[in-house]
Amino acid sequence: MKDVAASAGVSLKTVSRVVNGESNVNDDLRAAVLESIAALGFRRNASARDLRQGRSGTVGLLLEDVADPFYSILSRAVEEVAREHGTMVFAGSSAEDADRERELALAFCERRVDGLIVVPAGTSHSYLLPEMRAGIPVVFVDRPPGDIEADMILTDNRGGSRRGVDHLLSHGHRRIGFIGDAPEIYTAGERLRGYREALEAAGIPFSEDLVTQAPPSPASTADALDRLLDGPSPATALLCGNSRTTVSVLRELARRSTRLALVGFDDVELGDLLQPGLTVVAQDPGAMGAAAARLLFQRIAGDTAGPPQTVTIGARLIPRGSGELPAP
Amino acid sequence: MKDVAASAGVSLKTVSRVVNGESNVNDDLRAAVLESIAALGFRRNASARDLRQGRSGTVGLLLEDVADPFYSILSRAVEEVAREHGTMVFAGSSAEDADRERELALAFCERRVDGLIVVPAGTSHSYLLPEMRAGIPVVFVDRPPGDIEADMILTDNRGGSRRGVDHLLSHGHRRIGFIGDAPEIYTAGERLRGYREALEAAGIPFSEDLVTQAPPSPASTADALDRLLDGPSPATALLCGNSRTTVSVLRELARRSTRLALVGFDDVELGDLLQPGLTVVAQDPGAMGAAAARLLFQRIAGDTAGPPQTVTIGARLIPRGSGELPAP
DNA sequence: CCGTGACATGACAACGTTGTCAACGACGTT
DNA sequence: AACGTCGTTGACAACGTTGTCATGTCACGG
Repeated sequence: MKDVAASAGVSLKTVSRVVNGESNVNDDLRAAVLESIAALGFRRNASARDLRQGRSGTVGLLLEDVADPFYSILSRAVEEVAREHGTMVFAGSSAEDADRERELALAFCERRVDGLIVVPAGTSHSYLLPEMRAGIPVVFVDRPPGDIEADMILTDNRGGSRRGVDHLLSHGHRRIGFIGDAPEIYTAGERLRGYREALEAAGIPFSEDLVTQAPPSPASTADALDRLLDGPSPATALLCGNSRTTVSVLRELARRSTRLALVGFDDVELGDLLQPGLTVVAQDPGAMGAAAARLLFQRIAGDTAGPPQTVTIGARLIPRGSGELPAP
Repeated sequence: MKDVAASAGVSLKTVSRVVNGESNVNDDLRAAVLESIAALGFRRNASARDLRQGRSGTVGLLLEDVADPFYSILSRAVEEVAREHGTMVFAGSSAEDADRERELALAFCERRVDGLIVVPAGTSHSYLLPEMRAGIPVVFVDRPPGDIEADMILTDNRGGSRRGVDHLLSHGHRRIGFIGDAPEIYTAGERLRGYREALEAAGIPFSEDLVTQAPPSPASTADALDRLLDGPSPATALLCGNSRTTVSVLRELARRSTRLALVGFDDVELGDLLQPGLTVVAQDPGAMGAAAARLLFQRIAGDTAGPPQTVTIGARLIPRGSGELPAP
């Protein structure tokens, strides 16, 4: 920039004004400056600008895994909203590891992001309190933070689960299984609760025998299916608590050539092409990302008056066949 | 940091030394500084550090779409390699729009990324020349850049395509169709070339009637299928040039309840669960991302001596059923 | 006792930008 | 003619960090 100023024969400040598109600059000077900029290939140094202004035009996005379709759609939605605000996005994967989450979040803060969107992996987030007090807004998505109060965007997991079970009930099923993720995961707990509520509302007693809660893996899913299907009164229908489990179940059912009414939580690509089509309770990751980003930018813009907000986004049932298999 | 220095009763420079883990600091002072840091919730300002040091510990990753599974897996691989180098990743989606690509790339440069990984959307990349000369290494992935020479990581599209066609040939097919993306897209051209080579090697004349090149959409795919199947001597097998087309074809075939030997380019989640399983030529986006990142960091580390490198990554055939349907 | 080297510490400038303020000239008003 | 106003321009400091260099202290060997 110094070089541009010298080459155009003006002061640093005038170059700065031109670069920032301020209006009160003589047209001839502006032209000269623009010419020098082009000739020298000048590009403003954002670090210096950030340092001077105390904000970076940057937000941090902390996900479980950038490569997971759910999060990558969420991520794209955040990117689009950020773009509207002239902001770039740092994305990082916590890999469901609390230490790594913390490390990444603090690295983002060190980079002076203007705000943070976090899908919590760990169970404690008080480490973010100093940053939040220092004025970095944080919005949590998909799960509530561990031990602090903050804005969050959640799916209506319980309602979605209820809708899935109701669907199965309406096709005559009475013995409906549930295979969900480990109970310490918030969404897993909520979905189990919804399952339970739907059964109770229908006057069907809840039975531990029909429920499995474990981190999804092909082996644990196979075990769970054994328990559900091999007893004296086997389940006739199943609600899967997440898409990884759903996929494992589909593989396992194909292997056994067993048929079972099935509703999955979370949509899965190509679900419509399976035989039968896969009925799911679909979250809306795009809407979640957009909502999170919008709330974040609202906070960044200075709307920090109110108490933490919670936005709940609906989960809708998409019937495609597998949930409509009638009870025997 | 000034506050920390004051609180610990030492100079700025000593705090800086402690923060950077330099060894020549008295243990008592170090302890005092660390205590003050914890008490004040101090976090180093990366903008100032970047400004001073002239590098940012940051790389830019420019994709077509962060939400596309292919790119999101690539993205995650880049993230992992970057992590090993203590580097954060800016990711942005060009949405297959040259202007947006350019805008994002220059924004990354303004942020003084240490390097850039680009999946080209536009056809001209000379706008990056000044930046590259200024010392920002750039690695292109998936497609070659428009009008400059640079490092790149490519899939062996031609070989993959040939392998797919050979597979169909080996099951007795002689009339094999090809539906690919618009011809101006590099990968589409290469895949068509591979298709053609495989046919020629088998002594089968190439026929325009069996080939469609158009941006993938359900409608254009349906048209293409009409052309392939409704003539006097219909195709008995099909190679799809990309996964969007493959999915459209599957939907369309399901609708028509037509059977057709099918090989898709690019793997698709749940391909194994379809009836029959989907045979594909699979790229390895993880390997591509990792290779790109590794090459980039090699360049960043100063290895800029040699000429631009091109790394080609194989595409392997995964037979699952749909490609093994015999010719009638 | 002095010179030498090793080590710890701090003063200061510099990185590139922008906010603040003052200087300047042109113009209109009294 | 004197004064005030407005718009343009530039000098300068400041943002928070780190590299350079100088200073201070101590131990050791001659």
